Amino acid sequence: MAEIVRTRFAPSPTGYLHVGGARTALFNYLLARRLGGRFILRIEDTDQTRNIEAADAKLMEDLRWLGLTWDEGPEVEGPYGPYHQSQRRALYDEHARRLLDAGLAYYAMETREELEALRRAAVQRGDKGYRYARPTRFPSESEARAARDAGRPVVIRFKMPERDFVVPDRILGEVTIRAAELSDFVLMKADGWPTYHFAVVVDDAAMKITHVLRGQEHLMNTPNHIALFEAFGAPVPQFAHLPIIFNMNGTKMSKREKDKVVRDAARAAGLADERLGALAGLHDAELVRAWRAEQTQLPGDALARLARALHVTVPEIEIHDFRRSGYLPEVLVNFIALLGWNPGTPQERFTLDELCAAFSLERVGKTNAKFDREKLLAFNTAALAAAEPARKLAAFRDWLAVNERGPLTELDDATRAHLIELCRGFRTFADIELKCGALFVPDQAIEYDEKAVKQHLLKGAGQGVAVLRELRPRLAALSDWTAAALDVAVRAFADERQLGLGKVAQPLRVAVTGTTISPQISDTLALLGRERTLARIDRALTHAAASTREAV
RNA sequence: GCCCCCAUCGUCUAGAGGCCUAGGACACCGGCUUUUCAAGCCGGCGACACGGGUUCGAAUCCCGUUGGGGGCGCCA
Repeated sequence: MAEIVRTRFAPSPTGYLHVGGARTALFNYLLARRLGGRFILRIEDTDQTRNIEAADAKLMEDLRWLGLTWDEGPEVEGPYGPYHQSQRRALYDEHARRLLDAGLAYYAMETREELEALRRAAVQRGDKGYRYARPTRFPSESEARAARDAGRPVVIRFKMPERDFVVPDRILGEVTIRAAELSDFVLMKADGWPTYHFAVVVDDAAMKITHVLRGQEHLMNTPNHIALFEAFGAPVPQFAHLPIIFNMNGTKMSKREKDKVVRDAARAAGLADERLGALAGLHDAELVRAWRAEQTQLPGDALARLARALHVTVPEIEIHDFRRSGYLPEVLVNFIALLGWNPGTPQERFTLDELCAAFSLERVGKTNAKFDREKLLAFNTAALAAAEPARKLAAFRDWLAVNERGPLTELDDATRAHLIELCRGFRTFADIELKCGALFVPDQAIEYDEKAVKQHLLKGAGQGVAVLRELRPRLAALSDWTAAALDVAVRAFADERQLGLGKVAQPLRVAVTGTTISPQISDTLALLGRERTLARIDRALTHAAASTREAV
């Protein structure tokens, strides 16, 4: 009678889903799927000061985008709901009462200042590592009530058994934590909410969680949790502490980093707060000032606007960032799975289903990993190259939907699919906009990259300009404006003039897009249409003439 | 400071005493292809942190050093 495996992902709603969180969620999901168990989502919203509006919805959207669907949780009824801890308070109260009555917990009413003084005194005494010392006498119910009425902060602490604890970890092996490292931790905060340690264990026990996979930063908490499971007479789940994911430079992948990059750029640009606020679309001058002083973070959309204005790329930290940058969810899943886990075979490309079939805790490593965006990009490129057209179209549509309006926003599906084909070899969906965006913008809106103009139009006594002048009437007279016909025409012209194709295609490209980046020239012109092509050539010739005059 | 975890190419990793002249992937470098940007193809560079043991034999086991990471909250 094998016990049914139940794993859970228990994020606190402080924003979008983070890469590290996604990895934890993924491994829990994979383990449940592999073992025929259930994957539970629980929202840990017990900190009244940290919860962010609608963050749980964002978290869920990101999980769903990745394909990590839960069997029980918010929006998916299960037998142990509700799945927001804020809605389970009666359960915590009840458990606290039980521990109090059993003499396993007690009231404590030190203020923060008193606690701090105790700590300082211990340090001065030369104690190694201060721990809260259990009082010799515990306050009674009435004393606790009186203290609370008098405005003192009253908490409930757990009487931590005074013994060594061995954490049997499925990844790390047996880790022993000495009694001296442990202390009577807080169960219920003065505001009446449970602490993380308490709520986690109450819920894991209530929800019959069998395997707890979480980040290694939780390892030292585990004795507390084991002691609580034991106090409740509940079975202790299996633990597996996952290595941590870092940035390439070894720093933590923190949301703050996004602000840092943009802030540095803002400083380098030397812009005033007022101007920064305008660029970010913010009216709150105080917010901008605080942000510049590294005292706060900017809302995501404001940060994105500012980054765009300053021409910097905000590093992707949260799953949503990667979505906006044009990555495929299945690629993210594949890549993240390989951060800490490997199949033991040379296979590197996995679908979610394949991961479900191959996953095992035995093959999870112990060493921290750095998140290499270059490798992720390579994975995305390969996946895109191999994906079915329908898949690419759907993903492209999703990318357009999560980004601000751009030149490609309004296109119909047929055109979108066409662009995807023309851009074969692209790395992210953002590349399609980079490469084709100029073709869907008013003629007046295209800006010339002066380096490109010089290189391909003006250089060699205006060789490029000459090509354009000669080519223009031919294009105007072309009977058939299709990619095939244009290809023939352009090649014929190049042949005739004994020019390499590049000498013809590049001037055209610059004339028509302002840059050297676009699809193959015949496709580019076909997409643009005869009229706009000719109009843009004229506009470019005018621009080139002006540039030449300036240079003189 | 105290406690805990970890240690193979720049990065992710394979490796559970002889199969290792240490394998793969990404990056990098060189070349090919080329109508730009990408993509693609071929080749190359590149690691067992250090010091002691154990053993006929050590990347693999033990100890120490060093380095990296995490924890020491009424945050989660």
